[in-house]
Amino acid sequence: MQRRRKTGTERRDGRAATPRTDFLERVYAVVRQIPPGRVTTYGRIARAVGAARSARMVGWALHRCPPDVSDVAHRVVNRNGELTGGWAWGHPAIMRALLEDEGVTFVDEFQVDLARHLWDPMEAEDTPDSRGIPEP
DNA sequence: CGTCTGACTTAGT
DNA sequence: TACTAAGCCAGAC
Repeated sequence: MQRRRKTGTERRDGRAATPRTDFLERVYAVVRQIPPGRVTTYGRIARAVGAARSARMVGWALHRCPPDVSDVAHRVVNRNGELTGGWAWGHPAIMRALLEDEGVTFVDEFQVDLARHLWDPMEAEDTPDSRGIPEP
């Protein structure tokens, strides 16, 4: 599954614009705002925090998320609606049960109905409910 | 200290 | 439609 970049050191070096702690805080802030019964994707979160190409970092952030974020982390799925992070709960079925308990429907055993429940953090930023994302 | 992997996504072939 | 390449960046070895 590894892409195995041939040269290995070819990545661009122009980063360091976003401290990782700040990145994590932003990710967690977005995840906390996901309403019950809704789901969003890693890529959408990445875009919302200003790191559109760092979807993997979002996954990494959730892998080591604090307890409060863990409570709503099951509302984050991949762009296909699949419960890729389901094993973090021991088994994807547990994650699915959590989502179903909130009213989320599934199109497959481990695939949510994104068309019905997808929540876009970019739109929610404007709602009065947003509290974790200060203006830059 | 170098290399690979990963709760991902997009674009190209 | 399926598979490959590449981009991101922090850990584990």
